[in-house]
Amino acid sequence: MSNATAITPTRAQDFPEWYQQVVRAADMAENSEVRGCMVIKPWGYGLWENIQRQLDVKFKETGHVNAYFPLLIPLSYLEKEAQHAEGFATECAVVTHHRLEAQKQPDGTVKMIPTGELAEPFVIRPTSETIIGAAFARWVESYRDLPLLINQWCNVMRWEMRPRLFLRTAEFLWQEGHTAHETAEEAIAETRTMHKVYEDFMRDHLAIPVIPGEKTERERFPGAVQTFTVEAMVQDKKAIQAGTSHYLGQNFAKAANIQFLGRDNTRQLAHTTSWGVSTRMIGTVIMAHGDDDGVIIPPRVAPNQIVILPVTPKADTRDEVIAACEALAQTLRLQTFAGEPLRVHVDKRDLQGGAKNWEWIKKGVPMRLEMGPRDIANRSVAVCRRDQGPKAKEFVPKEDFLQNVTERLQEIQDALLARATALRDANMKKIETLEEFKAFFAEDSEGGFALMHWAGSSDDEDTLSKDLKVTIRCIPHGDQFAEEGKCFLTGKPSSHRVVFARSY
RNA sequence: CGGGGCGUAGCUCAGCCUGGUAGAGCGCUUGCUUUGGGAGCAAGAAGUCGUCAGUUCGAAUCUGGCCGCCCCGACCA
Repeated sequence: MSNATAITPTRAQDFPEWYQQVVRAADMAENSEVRGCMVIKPWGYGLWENIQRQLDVKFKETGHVNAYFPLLIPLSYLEKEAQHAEGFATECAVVTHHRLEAQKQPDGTVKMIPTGELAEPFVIRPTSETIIGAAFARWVESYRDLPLLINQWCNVMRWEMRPRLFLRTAEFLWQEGHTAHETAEEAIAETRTMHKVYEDFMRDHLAIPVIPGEKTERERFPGAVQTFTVEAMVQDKKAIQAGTSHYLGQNFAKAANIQFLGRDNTRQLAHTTSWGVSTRMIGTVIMAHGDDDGVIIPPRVAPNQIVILPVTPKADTRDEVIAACEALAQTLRLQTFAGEPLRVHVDKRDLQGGAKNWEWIKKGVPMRLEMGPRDIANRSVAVCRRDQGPKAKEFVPKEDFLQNVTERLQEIQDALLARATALRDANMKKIETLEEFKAFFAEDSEGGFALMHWAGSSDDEDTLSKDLKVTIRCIPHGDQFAEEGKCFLTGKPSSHRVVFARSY
């Protein structure tokens, strides 16, 4: 049998359903018995581990250190910053008891009854500004204690109404950086540095071009003075916020009382920042690069960059072929790609070759190698690239392949970035009038990123969001967006375009 | 929390209207055949039909309560 595509439906037929099917076909994650909480399976978690490790290097390079803070946050901590409290109020899981009583039922079963009510409930962290702020308040006494540059890798919980694997789950994995500084300038510089780290990481590691920019007041993190975002476009032309970096001013320092004695011998409030990316990035990679045959993982972050498929048509040559594949894998693992040893897997399972081949296509491994008796005789390997069609196969002399394998991987990495950039640029359009704007986001139109002159209010933004389901994704950085014009809604003068889009 | 839909084998679902206590495809196991490709044939394992109660000689099927899930909104990384 031969399906036209490995995934049904195709992206064009039903993008949301395609996404669900792809996650399943690639065996990356599944819904668990706990509502909104996913099980991240080894192939998905392997991708997260690579993202985590590579980002962690960048955090260390920019001077940060890792630490760990409690999962449970006293309810009163959340009450200290009014905007923050309101922002997260509707999505908090609350712990109210600290023990259970096992009650034997007449039918022999046991019921567990919560007892031991807590004097003060705990909230399972939706984010850790408040509890880390409390720690910072203890740690900071003098300007000499600053800056504090801390990062935490952890899970957080936000009781979402409508969960979706990776994109929006009740529990998710992330990192949250929290820093405290002596001056506003320094804190703003930190916010921008980390914003840039995210932008570079998305482009260079995940092969996703993002629009970096600032959020409007309406879209800002609850309690922040400024929120910076990196916005990616995925293949249904919607925007996805892939990472954020917040300048918190002195709001959280005030709430948590992070004070220090300054150079002028006066007590001052610190200026803080926070910044984070989550497992949502995995969903972004899937939606940005995947095709109708499954996921395509950029080589730099792929759990396995190369999978070797032994071709064993005859039982008597099987051992020889497998030995040759293992030897090839060992040789490859001595090489490095982007500073890390090549991650090579030999799939020795006793399954039909075609079935295995398709499995790895759906998982999105960047490069598949086939080696059988004929290849051993010819001293060649068959090379299949995931950025090309499932049938595309190139027979290459083994020695040549060993010489240029990393260049080939880089070509795949570059091809994915080029493809994603082309998609974004083709669907990003300067628009001048409200009529065109409405047409751009009409039900039956493609949509995309609309670059608009904007000088409207938060209320105007609200109205547009309700009527057309579009939001201002960001006020983008960069000269190409700066130009004189008039707001398409209010007609007021504007010196800059903003990005409107539908979003995840 | 509003508006729709659905809970039957690991997965996708049929059966329900017109009660007589279970079916298909895929997957899984075994055997034979096949083998540069998601293969074929055969045999087999696997479900107290979400749950509790009611009606009935008899309930997957009818009635009611409860629980859970999915989709569309509002909320969000």
